[in-house]
Amino acid sequence: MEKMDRRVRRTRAMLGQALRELILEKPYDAITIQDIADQADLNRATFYLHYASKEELLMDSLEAQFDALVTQIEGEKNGRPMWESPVTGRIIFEYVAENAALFKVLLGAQGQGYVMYRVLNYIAQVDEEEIQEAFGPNALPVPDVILARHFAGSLFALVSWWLEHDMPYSSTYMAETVHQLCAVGVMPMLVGMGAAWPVNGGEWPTA
Amino acid sequence: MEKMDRRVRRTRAMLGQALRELILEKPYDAITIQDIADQADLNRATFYLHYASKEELLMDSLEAQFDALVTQIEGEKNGRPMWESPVTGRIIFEYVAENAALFKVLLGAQGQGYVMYRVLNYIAQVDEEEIQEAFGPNALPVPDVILARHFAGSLFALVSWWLEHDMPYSSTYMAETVHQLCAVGVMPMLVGMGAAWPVNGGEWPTA
Amino acid sequence: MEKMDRRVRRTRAMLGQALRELILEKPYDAITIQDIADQADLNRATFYLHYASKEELLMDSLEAQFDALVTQIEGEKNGRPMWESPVTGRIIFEYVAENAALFKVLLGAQGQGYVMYRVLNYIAQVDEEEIQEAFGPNALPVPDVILARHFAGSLFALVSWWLEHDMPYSSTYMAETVHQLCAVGVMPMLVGMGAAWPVNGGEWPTA
Amino acid sequence: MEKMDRRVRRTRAMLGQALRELILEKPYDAITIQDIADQADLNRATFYLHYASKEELLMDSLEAQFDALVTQIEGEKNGRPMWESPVTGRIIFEYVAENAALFKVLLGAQGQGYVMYRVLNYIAQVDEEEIQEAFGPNALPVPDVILARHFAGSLFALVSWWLEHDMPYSSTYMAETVHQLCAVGVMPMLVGMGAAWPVNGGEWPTA
DNA sequence: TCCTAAGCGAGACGGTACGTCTTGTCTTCCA
DNA sequence: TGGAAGACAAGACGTACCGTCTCGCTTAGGA
Repeated sequence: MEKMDRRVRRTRAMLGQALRELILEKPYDAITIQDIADQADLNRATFYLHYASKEELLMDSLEAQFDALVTQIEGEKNGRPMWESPVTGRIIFEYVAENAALFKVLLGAQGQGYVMYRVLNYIAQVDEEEIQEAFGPNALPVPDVILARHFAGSLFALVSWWLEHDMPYSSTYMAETVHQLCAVGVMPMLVGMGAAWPVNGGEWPTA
Repeated sequence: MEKMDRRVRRTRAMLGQALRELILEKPYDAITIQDIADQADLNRATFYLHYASKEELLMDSLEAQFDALVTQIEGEKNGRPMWESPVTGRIIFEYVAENAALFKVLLGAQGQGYVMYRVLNYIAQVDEEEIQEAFGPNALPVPDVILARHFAGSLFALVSWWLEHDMPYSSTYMAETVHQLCAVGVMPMLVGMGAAWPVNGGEWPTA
Repeated sequence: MEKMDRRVRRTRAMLGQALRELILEKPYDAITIQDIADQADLNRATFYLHYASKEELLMDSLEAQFDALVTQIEGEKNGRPMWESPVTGRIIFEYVAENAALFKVLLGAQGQGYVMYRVLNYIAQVDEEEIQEAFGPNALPVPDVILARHFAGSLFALVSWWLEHDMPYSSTYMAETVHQLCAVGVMPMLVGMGAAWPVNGGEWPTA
Repeated sequence: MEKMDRRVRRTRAMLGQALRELILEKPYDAITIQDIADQADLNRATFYLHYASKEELLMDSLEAQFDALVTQIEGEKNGRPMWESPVTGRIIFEYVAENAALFKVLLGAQGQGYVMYRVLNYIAQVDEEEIQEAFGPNALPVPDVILARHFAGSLFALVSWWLEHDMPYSSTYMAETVHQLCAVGVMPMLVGMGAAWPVNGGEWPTA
């Protein structure tokens, strides 16, 4: 945790704040560094003292929030893996709902590829770690990575659809549904089979 | 189908070809209209006679390929819905493999948001139509849109992961796996329940 | 003499004109490329299509005028060397007077070093050629370069003084005076001595 | 003569020293305040505590040297006016030679206009005073200012030429030559004529 | 077969954003 | 109290790309 000048922290916060405000106002690609500086009441050159690009600022600004979210989830789920209860999903959908306007832009029709990519990856990573903690590495008939990616893909797709359609269902309902589709029916099947997989007689191909 | 000058068709083909080649050479965002024109041995102004932007060209160029893919799938699956056999998935993974370098860029770490968005949407759309043809509209305990989106999300996530890791498994294996995770275990559960859904006593919430 | 697009010539002319106007309005160093572009009703980027710097534009713009001046002098002096008549000087002083405001800035207190340098060099060069045409190379007791430089220095100093003090004497008087100081009394002395020079017994030192 | 803190004097000396060193290393215009501060191992802000600009520092730094030079000349020439002996010129050329690298930059191709201007003016001023001390004000057939300016221009032009060509002749030779060209032949002519001047019958025009 | 409209090359230009560079001011803290 | 350290405003710089335009050449397809 690097020590920073109070002014520096304040300046960066203002830049992040400014970017978030602008994202809600106009297409992301149409936002210039000058716009951000103006919105933050700072000089354009000052932006470059802190960030090399819009992207860097956005990521820096999003990271803190994600960290907080993960911490919250860790606290609430009490050690139970996510496939046993929809609570993790619920917290995520609620968090998304709170920042709906922002994420709708970032993940939607004019979303940014690298944001989508990193969000998807991030979810998959967390899922994979949870799977391995529960069963040990590759103890299931599907490679952990693939299973995690399957979970993440489903969650990502449902979240983005939900946002794009202005959250037509409750967070709770969405969480229950994704839980049903990903966990109920699938996990028992996998766990029951052990590390066997019917398609090729229990061996994982490597190419 | 508009009639076009032979020259015009040829010019557009050269532009599409040029863009595809450049995508394999350098980051998509770093490709300029001038680059495309140079690569296609055309004048920059000529580009604007045909397209308003890189994106338009890219979409125009991708559409033909997607159309051909859909046609092929329709032909091979013989009317059987995709959740009864992994053949649809296999064709898709094979198609992706053939254009691996291109899609790796478009869907990967430095991918383009609008491409990802449209691909995901496209898959979900096709899936939804197929579900409705098989069961009628919203005859299952999960809204068709959501189920379709779940399928699409999983497929998308696995495809992009597969590309990003240079296709460590065979197309067949990937298809079997996504089939197992999305269909086997899930579809019987849904079909068996009729249009009922345990979480809220069989009624769909609307907000 | 390179052939140029009519538009290009027009654009350059407008830039030159703009710079001249601005020089009369504000300190040369305070003139920005943007100022010039604005004054010429052109885009700043357009400036860079033609010149790399203010300096380049200024020189390009001055050269034409100097060429015209030299041509005029050649015509009027009828082959007689400048030390036999003050006509050359008169034409120069008259020309300077016509562009007094401009040259006052360029050669005066806030003048530009490289302009002064080139003007001084230019005069010396012309003088040297004239000396050599009249007497042959180094036929006088002073090296041609030095004599030419002496003439040029005197002329330059008197012109800049004259401008700085808002031309207190007539062009004719100034020309007569510089002729008297440089030619009358000095040239006969040099020519009479042949290639001998008292200070070191007639030999030129080389270091 | 203002009293100054020892530290302040030291700081200024270091700044002057730094600028002199840098002038020998890179084009004058390319030297930034930051460069000077770095070279002097001082903070940039400190520069502004003492000078408002590079120019001010340069002038402050040069002035001391010029003062010393004038003092030396006064001492050596023993009251004899410069047109009676080349000693003044010799001292100047020797002084220039000692600081050749510096003056070559300041007075040469990429020299600074305001330096040239002030040097030229300074010489002319000294010359004019000397003329007036010897003959009384405007006792010669040429205005004192003009005669002084003629001397100064010649000296300046020869010095700058000499530097630019890496001092191909000795200081002594240069001094003798400039003396010959400016004084011998010219001064007797002027003094002999009294305050009369052939071009306009002895009256000085005023415009 | 001509001729005429279209496609295209060439390149000037306006416009906009970029990232960098200096400059000058300020504040905070240290010796 | 002079100076170090460094954040910041201000604004010019030179570059890059975009989209539009004009001016010609050429070339194919209808007269």
